[in-house]
Amino acid sequence: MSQPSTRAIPEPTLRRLPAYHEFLKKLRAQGKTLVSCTHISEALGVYSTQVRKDLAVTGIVGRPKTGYDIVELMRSIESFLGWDDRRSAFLAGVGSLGSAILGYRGFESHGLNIVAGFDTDPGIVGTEVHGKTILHLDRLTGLARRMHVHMGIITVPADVAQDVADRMIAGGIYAIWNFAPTSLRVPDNVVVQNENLASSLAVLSNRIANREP
Amino acid sequence: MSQPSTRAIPEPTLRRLPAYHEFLKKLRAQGKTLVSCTHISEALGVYSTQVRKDLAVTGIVGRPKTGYDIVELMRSIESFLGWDDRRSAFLAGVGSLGSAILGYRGFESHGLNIVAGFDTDPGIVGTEVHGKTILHLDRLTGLARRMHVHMGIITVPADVAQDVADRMIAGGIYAIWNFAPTSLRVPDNVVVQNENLASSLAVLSNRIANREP
DNA sequence: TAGATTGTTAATCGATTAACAATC
DNA sequence: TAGATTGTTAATCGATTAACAATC
Repeated sequence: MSQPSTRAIPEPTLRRLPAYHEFLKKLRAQGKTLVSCTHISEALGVYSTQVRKDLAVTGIVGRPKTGYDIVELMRSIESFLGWDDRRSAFLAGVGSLGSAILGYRGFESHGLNIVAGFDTDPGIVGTEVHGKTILHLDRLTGLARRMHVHMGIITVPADVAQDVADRMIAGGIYAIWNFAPTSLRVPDNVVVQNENLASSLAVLSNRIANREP
Repeated sequence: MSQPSTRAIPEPTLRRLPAYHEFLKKLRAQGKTLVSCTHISEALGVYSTQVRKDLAVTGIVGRPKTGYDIVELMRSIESFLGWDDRRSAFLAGVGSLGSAILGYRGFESHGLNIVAGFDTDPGIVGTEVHGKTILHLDRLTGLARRMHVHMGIITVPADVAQDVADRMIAGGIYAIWNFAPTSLRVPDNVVVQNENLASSLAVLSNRIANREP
């Protein structure tokens, strides 16, 4: 096709692609060079037809009877998920969770570059956490605009999350990764990804209650 | 009906209930006593019919024209999600993310009691982190069995996550909250909730690419 | 009563699963 | 060639959305 597809990629597919990539990394470390959907299917508990459809969105083409080239498939996933790019992000709220995220090296290989942390605590502002400079929250809006940062990570308590989101949006940030347990009001052109641990815990607890013993 | 319903609660419903609860907390703080589904619907961006169905699973009954009593509804959600109970859990991997989770006070009100942390680093073993004792990983299996702990939280690097999961299961743990970016092989009677930040980032990045400017 | 809201049933939509044709 | 595997189309399933009846 000559024009870019407008059909949205299903969210479950997007969530599975990194898991496939992780599995492929293991296979590659074992010296394997080829993989079939059946193989991935058995390892991750996803129907092989589903795996095939998921992989297809990345543009990879497999070979009947042999499967996919592992390195080629990994590159295809990386490029599709934008792991080759560098997206700059600001993080607000350098508490224990914020510090953990600042220090997580895994994001670097996923195209995410957290360039600075922001907080209001005078004991933290001006220091470095995991090599990242911590600045006062009052500087977030201006710096986001000046540095063309478009992604924000919110790790502040729930009661100040909306204020932080407003400051981010005022600075031109249009993608927010929200770890505060509260929903944010944002304009239509701003995308928010909520990371709610209470929700995940609710799912796990319910599965415990309904599990076969 | 006289026997307990066997129909599983939809996962999206379970994920939304804590968000409703959070919103109700705000309303209560404002001195409100009643709430309608329309009100919740507008605040959280969920269709009011959906809200009504979600709330119904908790057993709450509303009153036409008036809506739901906020305090009663909060209690209904809390009781349905098991937030009145006390589930003991062990956490393995006291790095930055593990420490953050050990220190997160929000879990206490959600029925989760992390009783101890485990690690192999001699510099951490024997200390306390956020008031929780850190023990050597070798003691996890035995203590889980002796203390009847059935939930485990994995915050170790991907390459040792499977080993930690095996130790947990050997100790009688049958619910695992996995923060390591790898999928775990577990027996059928063990439930696993994967918390994969790379997956969430993939969804957010894709939404950025497809967003209306 | 009239009207707002709940609760429920039906229709729609989208993802998963199954069936099968194409291909190396 | 035969058979394993991909790629695609059709069927199923489950959640969301819409329609509407019940009720205070």
